Amino acid sequence: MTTAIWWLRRDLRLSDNPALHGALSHADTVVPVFVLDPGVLDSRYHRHAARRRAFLFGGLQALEAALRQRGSRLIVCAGQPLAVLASLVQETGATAIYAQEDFSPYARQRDAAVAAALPLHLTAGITVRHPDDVRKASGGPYTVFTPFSRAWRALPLPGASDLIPAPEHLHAPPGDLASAAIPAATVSFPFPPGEAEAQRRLARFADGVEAPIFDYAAGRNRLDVDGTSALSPYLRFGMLSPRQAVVTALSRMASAPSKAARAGAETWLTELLWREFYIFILYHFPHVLGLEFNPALRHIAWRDDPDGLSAWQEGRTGYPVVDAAMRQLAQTGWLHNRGRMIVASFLVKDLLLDWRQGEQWFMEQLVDGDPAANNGGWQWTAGVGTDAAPYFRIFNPILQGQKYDPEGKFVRRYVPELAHVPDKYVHTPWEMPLAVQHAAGCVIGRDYAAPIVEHALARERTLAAYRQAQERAAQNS
DNA sequence: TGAAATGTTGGGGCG
DNA sequence: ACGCCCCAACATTTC
Repeated sequence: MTTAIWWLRRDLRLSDNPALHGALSHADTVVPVFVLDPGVLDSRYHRHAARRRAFLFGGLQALEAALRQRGSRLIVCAGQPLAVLASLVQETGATAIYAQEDFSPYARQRDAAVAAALPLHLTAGITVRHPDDVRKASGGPYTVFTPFSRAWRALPLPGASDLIPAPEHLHAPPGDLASAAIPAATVSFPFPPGEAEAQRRLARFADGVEAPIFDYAAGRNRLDVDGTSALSPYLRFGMLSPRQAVVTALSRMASAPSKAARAGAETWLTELLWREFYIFILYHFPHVLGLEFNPALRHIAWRDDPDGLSAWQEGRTGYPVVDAAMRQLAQTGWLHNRGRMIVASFLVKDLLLDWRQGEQWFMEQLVDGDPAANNGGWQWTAGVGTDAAPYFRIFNPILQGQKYDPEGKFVRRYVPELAHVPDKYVHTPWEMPLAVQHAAGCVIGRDYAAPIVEHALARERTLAAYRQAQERAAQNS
């Protein structure tokens, strides 16, 4: 009889799970363990993230149920991972610990400490490839997305036969092994946690000839249409295998009924690769968590404006598409990617507030909040990161609304004050003549905020601030 | 995975 | 008929 510990972290699934598979290959009895680690749960990023914690705890409950169906159970322990695992190894006589390798700075430090004392085996799974396996000819890591994705796709691609099926039966861990209760998940949101739900969503998105994945190239940009996969929370906690997602994208590219449909599936693959890209960037450049990747833009004169920050957070900037997106985020813990770009651009380029304030707020609000992707996205928008949007690429919140929510359907859903505003004014309500404001029951300044900044002026202000930061950096070098 | 400013072109009104 | 101007539409450059 041999025993191995399967240490779950960001792989709350049974299907296509290399860590579970490793443990099963090593031993006949596998002890599934989740550690409630104060180093994670009470960290700056996760302390206030009530919705994400609830999603995690719900995911643990779903996994516990799935394990019980297969004759096993989940052992939950609170404490420092090294101490918890050391005593579990002693109690169970386990000869190995298997876990999915995680590339964030905290995780690497934690795992190094565990590996120094215990037989820890790290497996693939959080990404399809290892960060060290996609390198330039010179040996260095890619810092520009397009050549990165080209190199990624030139390597041998995974296929359906590479996916590891979920085990049908598992030996139960020792009966006397104590488990803490999974903390109650009391927050409600539109993302039912668990692997089964992730599989349903993947099927909804990608199965069939008329699947949304085939319209994804255009559909993903529309705020008023459910054109995205809405799988990010599931990928965040490994309730869905990234490899299964990539295999699905590749197979839909092959089976697409038209050229446009193929482009849709390929665009989704590209989004999955952005995820890998930013995880790799954080692995190679962990300092991006606090610092701009671009040294020339580390000293922008950000404004200090707590009222502006609150207006942004609460969705009262006076720009309908910004406010709708911020309210969607606050209500649901999720935001369309187009919406993320619009509100991020507004915070950084219209309010000239430090992108780190937005990064922090997103981490508190997002069910899918992940340090790598979130930091990468914010640095991209701020124009300070790897392969970033040039700093002068500034979104116009009016045009973005008109382009991606032409009838104002999305805006009206989350900003009910604008429900009866004519389409013509739905993205520029301050332009309504007073009589129209009254007819619409939306008087600017009374029922809905006047714009807190004028976009054209804000744009000039930001261009000047960035130019100045760059010039100063050039002088100092 | 921008938008604004500036430049170019060509149709049509008009003297 | 012809040149001139206006300006919309599109292209290119700039931020």
